[in-house]
Amino acid sequence: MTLDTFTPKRATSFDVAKLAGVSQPTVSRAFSPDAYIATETRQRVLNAAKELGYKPNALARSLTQQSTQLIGVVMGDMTTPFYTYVLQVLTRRLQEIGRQVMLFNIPKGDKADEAVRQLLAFQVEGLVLTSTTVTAVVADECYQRQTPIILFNRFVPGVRTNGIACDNGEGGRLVANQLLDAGHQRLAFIAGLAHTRASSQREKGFIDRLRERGVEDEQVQVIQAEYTYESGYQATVALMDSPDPPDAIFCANDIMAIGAMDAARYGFGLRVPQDVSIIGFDDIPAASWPAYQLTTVRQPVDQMVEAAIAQLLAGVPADFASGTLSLVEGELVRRQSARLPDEVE
Amino acid sequence: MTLDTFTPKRATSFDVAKLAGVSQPTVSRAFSPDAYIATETRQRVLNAAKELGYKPNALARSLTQQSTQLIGVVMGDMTTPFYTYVLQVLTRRLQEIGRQVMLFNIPKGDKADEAVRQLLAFQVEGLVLTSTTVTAVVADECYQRQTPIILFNRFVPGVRTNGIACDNGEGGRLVANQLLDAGHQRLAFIAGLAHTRASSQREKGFIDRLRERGVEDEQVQVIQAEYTYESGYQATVALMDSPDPPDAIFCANDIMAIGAMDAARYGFGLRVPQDVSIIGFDDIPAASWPAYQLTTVRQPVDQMVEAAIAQLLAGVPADFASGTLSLVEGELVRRQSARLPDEVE
DNA sequence: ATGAAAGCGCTAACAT
DNA sequence: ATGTTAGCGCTTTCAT
Repeated sequence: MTLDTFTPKRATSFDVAKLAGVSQPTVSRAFSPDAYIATETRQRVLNAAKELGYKPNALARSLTQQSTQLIGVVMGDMTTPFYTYVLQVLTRRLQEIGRQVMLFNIPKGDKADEAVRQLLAFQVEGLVLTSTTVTAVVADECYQRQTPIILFNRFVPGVRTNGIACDNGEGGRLVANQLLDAGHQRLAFIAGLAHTRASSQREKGFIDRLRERGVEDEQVQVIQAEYTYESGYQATVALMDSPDPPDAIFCANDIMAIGAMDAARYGFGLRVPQDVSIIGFDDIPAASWPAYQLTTVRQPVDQMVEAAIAQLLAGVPADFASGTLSLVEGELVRRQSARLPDEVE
Repeated sequence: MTLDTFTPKRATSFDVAKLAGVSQPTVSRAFSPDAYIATETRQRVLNAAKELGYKPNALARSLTQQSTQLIGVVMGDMTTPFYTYVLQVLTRRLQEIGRQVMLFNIPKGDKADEAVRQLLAFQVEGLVLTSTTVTAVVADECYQRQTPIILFNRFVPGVRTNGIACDNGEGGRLVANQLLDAGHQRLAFIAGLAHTRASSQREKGFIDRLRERGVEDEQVQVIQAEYTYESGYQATVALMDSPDPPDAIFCANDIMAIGAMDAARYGFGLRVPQDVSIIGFDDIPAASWPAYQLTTVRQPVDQMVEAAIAQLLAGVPADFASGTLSLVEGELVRRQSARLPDEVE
């Protein structure tokens, strides 16, 4: 315990060296686990360091080592339970492999361009973007610096980024099959934010399969919403007020599905699933609450995060023409919000 | 557009200087908004920079400027809707004032000590901890470096940190008054994680006020849970199975209150609020869903974040004996989950 | 307005 | 096993 009341300047490795009676690089060695240094010397240095409250400056180290261990994470709305969970799992995994996370949040509607530029200035060694995108220009800036950039569930073809996503089309087809097998006649899809690939692919898979199985266009309605509870609620009100209301609704995410259930039950006195079946996408915690018991397509977050990290570590290939996408299969979680055929072995 | 297919090394200010035909410091000046440099020279430099894909290295700059603009944010469970929202607001505000966020997530039960140490190594200029705490030792390390550390809703007296919190005791008293005014007889409190100050203060305020108003000890039950939906559900089951079930339950947060409502309704066929009143704390988005219409004490997140930022910017006073705490008042949001007296002007 | 030189705190290469 | 020297990429004096 030193008695100095005020440390005018943070101690550097030189200060420690002087106190321990060694050269400055020896201090550096004392803090490198596998460096040539006598155990006794190391101890002396560490004692001196402790006395001065010295900690190696990670910024200076990054400069000389030409490596920062920094990963940039950029998120759009992060209050959506699904993305919250993604952020937590991703952050934790990155920590486990010794990386530090620099976080940016992008206000609704904005592109992540400026955030990505700032992160590049901080020499991040990789980027993960979630519920937001970048322009091709910035993607190319990343490419030029050989910094991998991974779009999580927001792959944009033609732009030089990596992508990892749930197989949304297949999820949509899965739901179409189940709903039709159970005999539903009038189908509806509530879309998420316009122009998001995830939503439009869920829609496409769903609608295509309905058509393939002979459903007429007038039997199916598609309505635009924006991934929020309120928008799902409103969309359902519109649907139920239409001349020919649906007997099954597939929503592009769980929050909207929960909004849809509340609208059906509290707005129209309908029973779910007897009067209308509702299916979501994601499998957020609230989906399993007794009040909802939502049947949904689960996105395997852990697998998706693993895939993202693998891409981060793989680095950027020298010839990277148009981006690559890893797909992960979703899984139908059957609860009580939809009438579905009995499960077969 | 250059034609080089592969940049072996990232361009530095020297490369740009050479291309622009100026000295290296001039490049630096071109990127400093208020530096003495001819507009024409600056333009020439910026062009050269663009051609080479040059961006100033923020790490190197931080080293010379002795200032990083980095703020460390450490969170425990960040999937709790309330803390998710806090993270988003905090991140956004920090960005707005030109700070970068380094994020750490602490697995349940662990202390934030190691994370804080790593962040200090990165020369963060301030720390905000949420739903997690540090030991006095690490708090003192921060103090020694004059790095402000702010506990958000987790103030620990006696440790040298700043704190910002909702006035939890007052929130508890508020709820006690309302419930008693409406004539409830058998009260219960469902506590959050043990040893968290927020929960125990809500409890203390609630219980103290009940006693002050003459409620007998056998009229009130306290049960321990852990801030999650499931734990709130279980606690309510236990309460309702007890010999003398409550007619009003105050929960230490909204998620548990929602679990409590589901338990009461789906587990026991009770009506809320006719058979039992339920009140939460936080005011998360789900609290306003039609399925719940939860009456709750709202924590003013925006104000709390502002207060935290103010403390961050204020820095550490030279004599910092025992930490300081800023309190912000909560506000009762009346919805449908509790029978309360009519509001008076 | 611009250039030359020094230095931020560290690690790496080379000696010894 | 340890010390010496150089250098990471930048900003900041200090000259001119």
